[in-house]
Amino acid sequence: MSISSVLPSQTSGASLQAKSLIQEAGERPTLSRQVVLEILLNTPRALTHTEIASAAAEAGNALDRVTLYRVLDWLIDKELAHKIASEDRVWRFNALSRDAQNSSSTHEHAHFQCKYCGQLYCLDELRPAFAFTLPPGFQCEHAELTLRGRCPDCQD
Amino acid sequence: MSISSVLPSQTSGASLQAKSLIQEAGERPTLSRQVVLEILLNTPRALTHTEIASAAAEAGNALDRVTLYRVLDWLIDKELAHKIASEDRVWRFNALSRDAQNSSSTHEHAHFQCKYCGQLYCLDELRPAFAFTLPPGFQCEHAELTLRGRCPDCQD
DNA sequence: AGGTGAACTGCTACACTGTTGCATATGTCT
DNA sequence: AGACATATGCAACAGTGTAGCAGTTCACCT
Repeated sequence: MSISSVLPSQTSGASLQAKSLIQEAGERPTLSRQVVLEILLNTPRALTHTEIASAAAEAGNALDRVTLYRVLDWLIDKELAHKIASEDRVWRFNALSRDAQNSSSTHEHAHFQCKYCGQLYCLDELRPAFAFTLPPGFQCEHAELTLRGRCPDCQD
Repeated sequence: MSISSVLPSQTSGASLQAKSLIQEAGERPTLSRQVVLEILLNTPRALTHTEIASAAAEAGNALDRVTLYRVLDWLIDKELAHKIASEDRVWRFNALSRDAQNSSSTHEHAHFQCKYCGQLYCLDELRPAFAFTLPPGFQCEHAELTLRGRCPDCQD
């Protein structure tokens, strides 16, 4: 999947969606925030900081590197997005669906990362459920499940 | 847990264990390799590169940063150790037990990371087991389960 | 409208983790 | 001991993310 395929168009409904999501949260819908959220809403997979910066630049709304970091942190703080760590030491960001926002288990979903292209997908339908016993003294508050393998784009 | 508490002593049995493990693998038991493997064998949790470097320096065997990276990669290649990614973008390293080395599922164990001190533990006894269905086109080759919460050292 | 204050943005500089290239040192084998 | 492969150390670099600060923009309130 190329970067341009996830580009938002300034006249699309997604732009309005991004703006209204921010306004509904009672926050300032600045251009930077709209652009970034729009990009995240328009792609099914999680994007790296670099990918988001490229997409914004190609859309004619180049953002400063630092500003993008701050916008992303802000989106996470407002629970409009979340970030996922992976083995390549790069954060990937994805918009949170409205459903997920209303759910009490907002961040409780599994992830899939392709071993071959590195793309990372949220598996919203897949809620980890398992039984285990921890060694004494350990208290579990949260479980993260990441599946690794081959994504649809990397079939032989 | 302080760094010094995981320091190996040059006269301990662990040093001999590290050396013999390397020799059994048919490889050169250089001082750097012995020191690093010894440190990993002597601690129950996974250590960062920085922690290992400090431990080696305190033991009187200061290593070059790059050499340490290469020794760690070498240990992983020889399946004497493994590394684990975590949200702080830092690799943590742990020795693989002899049992694990003989097992076909060497790396198939869960991890626990403390939200409060960042320490990371391997849960060798805890093998992830769950049933799930992936979206079409996704092929799972490997699953990683990381539990997050409070470790024994961080109780109120 | 215009003023005010909070916030957002962009620039520069920096810290940290990890890698590459190359010269030197070390270990192993004969 | 000598030769050769390999391991080590140094320097320089790349990528990701953060901190400080000045300048700009925005929302709100007369």
